[in-house]
Amino acid sequence: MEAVPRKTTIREVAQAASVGIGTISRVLNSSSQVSRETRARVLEAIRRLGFRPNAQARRILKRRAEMVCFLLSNRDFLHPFHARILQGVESYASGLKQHVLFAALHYSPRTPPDRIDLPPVLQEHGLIDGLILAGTIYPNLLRRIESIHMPFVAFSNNVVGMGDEEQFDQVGFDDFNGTLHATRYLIGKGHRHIVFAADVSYPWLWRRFEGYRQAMRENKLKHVLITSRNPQSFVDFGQKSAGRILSRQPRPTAAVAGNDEIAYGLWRALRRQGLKVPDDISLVGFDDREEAVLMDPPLSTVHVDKEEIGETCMKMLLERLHHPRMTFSQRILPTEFVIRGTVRQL
Amino acid sequence: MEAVPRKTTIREVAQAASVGIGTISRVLNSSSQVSRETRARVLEAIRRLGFRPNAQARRILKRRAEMVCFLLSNRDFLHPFHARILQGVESYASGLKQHVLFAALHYSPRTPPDRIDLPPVLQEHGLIDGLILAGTIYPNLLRRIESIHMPFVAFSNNVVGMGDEEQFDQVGFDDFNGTLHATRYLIGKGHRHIVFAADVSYPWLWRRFEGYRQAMRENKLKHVLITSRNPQSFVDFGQKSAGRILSRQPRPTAAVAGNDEIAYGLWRALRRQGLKVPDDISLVGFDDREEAVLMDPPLSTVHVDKEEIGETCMKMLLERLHHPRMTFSQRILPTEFVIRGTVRQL
DNA sequence: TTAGGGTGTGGAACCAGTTCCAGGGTTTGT
DNA sequence: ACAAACCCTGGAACTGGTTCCACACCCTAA
Repeated sequence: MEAVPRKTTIREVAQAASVGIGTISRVLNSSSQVSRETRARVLEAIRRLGFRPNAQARRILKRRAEMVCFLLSNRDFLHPFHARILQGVESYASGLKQHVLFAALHYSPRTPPDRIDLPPVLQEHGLIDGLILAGTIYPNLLRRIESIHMPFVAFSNNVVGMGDEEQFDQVGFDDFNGTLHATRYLIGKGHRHIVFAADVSYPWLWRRFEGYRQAMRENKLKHVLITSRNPQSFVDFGQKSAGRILSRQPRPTAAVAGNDEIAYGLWRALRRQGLKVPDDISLVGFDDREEAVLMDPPLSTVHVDKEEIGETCMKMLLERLHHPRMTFSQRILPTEFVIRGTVRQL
Repeated sequence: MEAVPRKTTIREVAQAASVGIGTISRVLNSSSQVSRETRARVLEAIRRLGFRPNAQARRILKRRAEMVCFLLSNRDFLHPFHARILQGVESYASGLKQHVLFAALHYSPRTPPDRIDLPPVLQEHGLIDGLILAGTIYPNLLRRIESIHMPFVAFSNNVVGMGDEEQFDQVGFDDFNGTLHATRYLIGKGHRHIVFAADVSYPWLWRRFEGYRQAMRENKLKHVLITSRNPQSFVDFGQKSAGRILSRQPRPTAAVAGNDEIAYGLWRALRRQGLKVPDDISLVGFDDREEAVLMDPPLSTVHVDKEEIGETCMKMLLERLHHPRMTFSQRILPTEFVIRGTVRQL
């Protein structure tokens, strides 16, 4: 009854259709060099025998795995942010009949490159054609990947400690202009005392700080950076920043948070102290995570199209695979400030 | 496509080490039938030539892809819940040198099985050994998967419309006992008027409702089901339920939400109406999403170990691959009520 | 001395596809 | 009428590993 169907091969199909094996291959690869009747006969035989070509065998000859790996490094778990990038990679890839492998990696920035233990996917050869690097990326990981000659594209916003001379394909989004526009918006709404809250030792938060500072400078306003000591997390950072913001004289009328989590922490701590957003203080975030719309009022923040990042990474990787000697490129995707409910007109 | 540089093969390594190809293979597979000196010479040659065996070629012979696919169906995006399951699958798999492919699928429950368009991974043969099904699973998808004779394990909490006679490997968690314990906890805290808010047309929410009802019955308390009309989302469902809860006489002192999103919606709507959780009304959720701890006060909810689900799915799939004729099994993982700050002692 | 067992090694055959070349048939050009 | 060009087709050779069998060699026992 439940007999497992014997795996049919092209030789069996060839016999069933009374043609040669080469013809089967030609039909499968839809090369036009097959007459209409022969093609029909072959397709009929394929259907009758339930034949599905073995992907592995083809890949040996083609020297292409038609598969890439999405490698998430140094993340305790797959946050929605990276999950959406992965989704972008997958949806673009599957449209081109490319497959996406998911792997995670944990490493220290101080491990020498040749001592970094790569995940199993990268230890074998021919399993994947290329790599999309996401998560925090330090130079030693890059060196390690280069040492196995694996083409890759990096999601570059979380790249840390890289000199300008570094050359590799990268896709990122525009930290600087994101906060620049957000801050200009606040200024346009009449705000003058605006603080920026984030740990700027992270390069991406530093770039956001720079955007904020630029907007302040343009308007001859004083920039103020708020940090906090020993935060447990970004949310905690935000919570701890609240007190420091409120103790300033004159009291700031608005805060730009380095990301949505800091904004959330701030919002929560402010609310606990009986202050209302945006009535008492306006607030903007960065990243536009899922929770931003859920906050009450919903958070005005800088929107980043995560799917587009994934898609662009995949697109760039495929280009690299087609043209291995092409010069490296860097793409910065635009961000967009979305107005919701946390900024008030002064 | 540009020509890919030819990589070293075992034949070249064999020549370099002055041994036969069989010996190289034996060294690679660490079979003990190789003398110490020969092994050393081979390893040296491998190192010198930078040889990495071609995974594809081995797979043809082994008839194993050492790869499984995590298929997410009918989800607009990869939510943290499923992201963590995926992570569980990956971390367990990579320890066993198995690889995990990510793919997404959208289909209608009413499409006939043979008309469901499977993702590219499943159209080829030999690419993956098995499948882990997550997302909403209707019978027609199961039929479709069975038709291509692909071993699979389903994450069964979101299985819909399946008769009891259905036989397949599944892993799920305990909806019933989750709400049972949560409700008993509320009762233990002195609550008597407890409502349950959810759309129970979803089988999993129905099971949670049953757990709640059981606890109420045990204590001779009346169960009350709160639903709402045309919700846009679970959060919206929760928001719309708030009014219905408050209009009841006597006013309920506690609410069990079908999941954390409903709980969040409820919490927000209650707060807007000037009611405090847990002072005015106690609240418990289900799932223990990331946001639960972030709510203010943090949400008491039923914790589900998502990584464990993923791990168990992978484990079960590997068992199935090793023993294809084994009878189907079903594993229900325990849930745990976690006490945070949304329940008050009456 | 010979038989027997165990260990180590080489390489042909194999897996399931693709590629390519030779050859047959038909059409077109002169 | 004959050659050249073209289309279609069959199948050997190939890809890069694994498997397995034959065989050489060494050691021990009868």
